[in-house]
Amino acid sequence: MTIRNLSTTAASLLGFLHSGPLTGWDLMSVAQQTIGAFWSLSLSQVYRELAAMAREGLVTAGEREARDRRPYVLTDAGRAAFVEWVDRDVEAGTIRFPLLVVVALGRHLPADRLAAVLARHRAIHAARLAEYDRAAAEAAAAHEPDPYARATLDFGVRQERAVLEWFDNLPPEISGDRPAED
Amino acid sequence: MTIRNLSTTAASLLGFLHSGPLTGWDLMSVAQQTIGAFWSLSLSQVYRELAAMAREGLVTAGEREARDRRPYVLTDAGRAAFVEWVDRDVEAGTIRFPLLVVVALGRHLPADRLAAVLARHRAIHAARLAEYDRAAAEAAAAHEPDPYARATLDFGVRQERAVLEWFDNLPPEISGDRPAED
DNA sequence: TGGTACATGTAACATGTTACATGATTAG
DNA sequence: CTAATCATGTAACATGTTACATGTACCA
Repeated sequence: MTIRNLSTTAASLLGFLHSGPLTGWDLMSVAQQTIGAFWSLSLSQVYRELAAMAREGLVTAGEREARDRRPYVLTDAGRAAFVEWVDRDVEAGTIRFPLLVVVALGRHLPADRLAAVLARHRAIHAARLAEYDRAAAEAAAAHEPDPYARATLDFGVRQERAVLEWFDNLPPEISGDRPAED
Repeated sequence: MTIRNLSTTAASLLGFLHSGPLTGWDLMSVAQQTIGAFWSLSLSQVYRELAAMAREGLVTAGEREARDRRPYVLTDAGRAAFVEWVDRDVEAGTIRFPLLVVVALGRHLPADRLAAVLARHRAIHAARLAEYDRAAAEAAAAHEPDPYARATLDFGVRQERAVLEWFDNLPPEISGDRPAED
């Protein structure tokens, strides 16, 4: 029997459940910490996916604990579905980057407005890089040996460095003193 | 009167309409060509957004032409909404990258499966970079002077280069066991 | 005792994709 | 004539966010 295509969100929950039973709340916070920089999810979506996967037998809802906590347990079918997702469904689809839409349509914008958005976004990316660098230094100092965490962090650093270099090498007509047209 | 928040898709359509009246079909193909690498849209979504924006007075549906073509015209309100979107709503939200989810959860995967996904995705990104490089060379040869197109293409090149460098510098525990070369 | 963090869920809405239905025009 | 391309749209479904409702437990 073949399983439906899992969304990245659903698959990630199965992944986290390999470490042991977790509640929706737990999953949300662990996901935020580990993949929050590259994948966003909302609590309501987590609960919805857990309910759907429980219906399909990929996870099992455990008994209620204190504070109404309801831990979910990964089943063998869930484990199989996770590997199948990796083999089959991991998408390399378009990286959606709204700022690039602005730049591509920049000729239709007053120069100062375009410059303002670019400055705002450059600052955001600079802050992200600083945060990743800080986290990387911290991990190194703690002799954090987890290669998976290291690889994801390294991606963030390289990504943000590339973005900043792009900002700093924009054509002069965009970054500086171009005559406005429309 | 303040306008609803526009989606990136809707805003991009307003942007393209600055060049003159276009049909849904035209918008789809021009969007594909110019921002297709950083923003995906479907034809049915384009028609839906056009209908909604027509109701709101941001665009006006023109008269039917040959082949039932229905061109849309940008209104002053639409022009204003576009600039307002740039000032207010352009998001720098999370870059969603499913492969990073796989890597972050890599400890729960057989090494060969992880290696297979990585190889598959590396090839995709290598092909993209090759295509961007080709497009950049073509633009240079044609003395293509459009700085906006140049900036978006440059982003693609830098982005894909960074991704490939990341692939080639993965921790040895992930990439195989051979230490990364420089 | 009152605020904060924990915890689960539902409802409504926004956005996006795929599949389907329909027909016009052009190129071979 | 017929296949491909152009062109518009609807319907169904998938995914995602925000707002809301409800209640528990800790701690200052």
